[in-house]
Amino acid sequence: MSQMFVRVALDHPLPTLFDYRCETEAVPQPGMLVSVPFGKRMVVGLVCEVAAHSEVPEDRLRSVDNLCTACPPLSAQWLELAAFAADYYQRGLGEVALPALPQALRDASRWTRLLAPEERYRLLPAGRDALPDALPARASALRRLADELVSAGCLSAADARALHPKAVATLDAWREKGWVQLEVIEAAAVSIPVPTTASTEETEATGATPPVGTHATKSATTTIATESPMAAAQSTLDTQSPNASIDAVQASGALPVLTDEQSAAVSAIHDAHGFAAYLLHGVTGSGKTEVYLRALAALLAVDPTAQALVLVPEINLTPQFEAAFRARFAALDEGAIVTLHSGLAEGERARNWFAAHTGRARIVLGTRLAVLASLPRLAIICVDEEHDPAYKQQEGLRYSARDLAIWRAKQLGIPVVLGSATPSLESWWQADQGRYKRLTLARRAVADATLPAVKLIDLEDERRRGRASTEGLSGPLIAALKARLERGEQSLVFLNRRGYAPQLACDACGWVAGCPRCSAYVVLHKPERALRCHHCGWESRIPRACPECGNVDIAPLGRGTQRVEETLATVVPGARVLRIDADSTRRKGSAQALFSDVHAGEVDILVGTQMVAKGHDFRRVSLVGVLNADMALFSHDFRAGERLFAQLMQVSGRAGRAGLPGEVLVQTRYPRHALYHALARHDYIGFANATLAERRDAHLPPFVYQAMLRAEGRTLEAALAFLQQAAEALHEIPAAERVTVYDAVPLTIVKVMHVHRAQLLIESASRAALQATLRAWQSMLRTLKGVLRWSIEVDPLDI
DNA sequence: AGCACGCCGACT
DNA sequence: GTCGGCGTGCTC
Repeated sequence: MSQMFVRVALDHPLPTLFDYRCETEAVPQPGMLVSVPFGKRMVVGLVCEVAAHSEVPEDRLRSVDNLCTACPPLSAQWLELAAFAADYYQRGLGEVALPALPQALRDASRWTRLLAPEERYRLLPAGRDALPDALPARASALRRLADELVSAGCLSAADARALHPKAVATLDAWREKGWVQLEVIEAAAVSIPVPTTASTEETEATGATPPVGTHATKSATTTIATESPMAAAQSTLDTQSPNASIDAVQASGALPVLTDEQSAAVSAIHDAHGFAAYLLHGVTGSGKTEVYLRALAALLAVDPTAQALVLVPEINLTPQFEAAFRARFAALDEGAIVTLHSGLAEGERARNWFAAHTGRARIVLGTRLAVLASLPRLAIICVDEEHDPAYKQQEGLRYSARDLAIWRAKQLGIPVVLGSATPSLESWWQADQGRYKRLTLARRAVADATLPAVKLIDLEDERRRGRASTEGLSGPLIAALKARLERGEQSLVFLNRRGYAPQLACDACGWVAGCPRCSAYVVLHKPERALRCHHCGWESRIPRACPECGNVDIAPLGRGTQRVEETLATVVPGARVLRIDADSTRRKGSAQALFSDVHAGEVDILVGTQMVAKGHDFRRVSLVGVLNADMALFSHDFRAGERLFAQLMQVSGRAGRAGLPGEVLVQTRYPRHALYHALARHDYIGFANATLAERRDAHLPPFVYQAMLRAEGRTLEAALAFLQQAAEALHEIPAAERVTVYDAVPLTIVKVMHVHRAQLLIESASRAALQATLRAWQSMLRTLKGVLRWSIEVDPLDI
């Protein structure tokens, strides 16, 4: 047998592939994982090419240690996606591909376990009745096992073992009693669904579950079918009405009646042939989710193997989306809907990823990392709240999940739906250009829900009239809050987080408590009686006196959510105030529990930052108060206004969702600012058009493309000197003629953990010129010295 | 990124 | 005399 070589991508900053001899029993294929010796250690890599020859000298070549046959190879299309992302974001292929895989696959010692069938215990009705009373109170480990089983309904043998070493014996005993049953799932096998023979009409008439649950299993090495999912979908779609196919997949029960706008949007998406990007512009409460549900239903019903990817910006939003999708698609196989996000336990994440990779999962619901999931039968992508900055990864590979979603849709020739009440100006501009199709939902879907009245409270005017604010809460806002309390309605007080953290300061000498490791003020956390640095985590006790001048009268400065919470309790007597922010949710466990208190009506005033603005449908909230929005108006960051507008529109949408007349009060010192006027008129379009015109005049994105070079050095001077050299190196790159270079500047927080940081912005009207420049630049930068670390970010969001 | 090698300061 | 600091260089 002739010798075989594999070219392997490794999670390593060098962009090159590494060649290895392959003498394994199984035949290597591109897309397979291998474990290979690399330097002193063994690492997992991805086979990108299989060849009969290698250019690498014989004496430097080493041999593949192991080839992973438990996992079907990643498709050529997925490899293309990884290669595109690597190229576009200026990283090595392995740096993109390997971190996108579940941790279990990156550990070669766990591959054999992937092959083993997964054993799962499912709780039976008899067990649900008997278990709560069957255990002695002191058997706490068994108690946990039982609780887990009762709450989740089922438990894998591996998870059970983690809870209690003898769990499997216990579960087997419970099985004898008929409390649980054992299910064996061939996890590693690719399931190839059997094509449906029953017509859609028949399924509908009998109310039977569509035959999507019948799977034939094939051996693990079977290559995934790669023909376009649309090929199957299209042929059937042409011959039947969308509604007939929709009804086949979803659960029986009344569906909400679509508004005309929703119907038009669903039909437009349904009529897509091949790639099409839709910008679903819908005000909050206009029923965007319903459009996603219908669009998915239409595709999934028609093609029993098709997969859908639904992206949401935040983990907090996955539970409610999951609930909506599970309710609507109850007719699908259990396990057909999976979530993918960083909050999942490692085992579950691996299982869900695998379900997507093998095609068992039909709907994948996840945060930005899900955009890199392997989805061999992907037929539609929805990106909810597409404008949300959370879609941009802010460390490692700084990709935009929304942009990659669009690329994926184009690659596969499938529709992608971008939903938002306040689309990003990038997307809005694409729609203006006709590259995205605009679908508009201008009315709220609930018949009696109207848009809230937005009023501006002029803080300057209040001051001039001698009407005092109490700790930043103006008289009119307090009065409005009291009125809601009397009427038994809920209110929401929204704080724009930037610059809002409470600091500790000395009135006598002006000293402000700072972090010894970072160039940042530390934040006062009153309940813990601690000062904490939000950049490096440094903590200390609150000093009793000013360390500069010895003054004992040091006091909090600025208004954090904690202080607003305290103040509200005193100025609105009798109100039950709940604060929701990163701190309170961390301590109380999950945000979910806090939100359910609000839904249950146990809260009168909700105080919070971003977190409260997103997605949650608080039906009894009729007043939204906005504090301290102004600072974004004059930010150095040209996107600050866009972000503020989106945030305020979103938080305004929390008011008056279920028939109560909603009111939004914005405290501002600039009541005549155009942004607030657009907000008061609920005029996204006016705001977008005006802001786009400004961006065009100022040569800002989306009219130019940008990239940022960041450097970290032991001193600021070293970082700046590196960037200076980098800027000079650009002169030697021909493509850089069409690139503008800005001055190197220190970052706002110059120093983090004793490391000094600076950045250099470059931009071009030509994306191709920018990309060519970056490619050439990279190799020149690698030869420069004197800096701890540097990195390039393409399409940076924060300037 | 890891992990070596390699050359100069304060310590049992 | 060494232990250990992080600069430099390599990994098929």
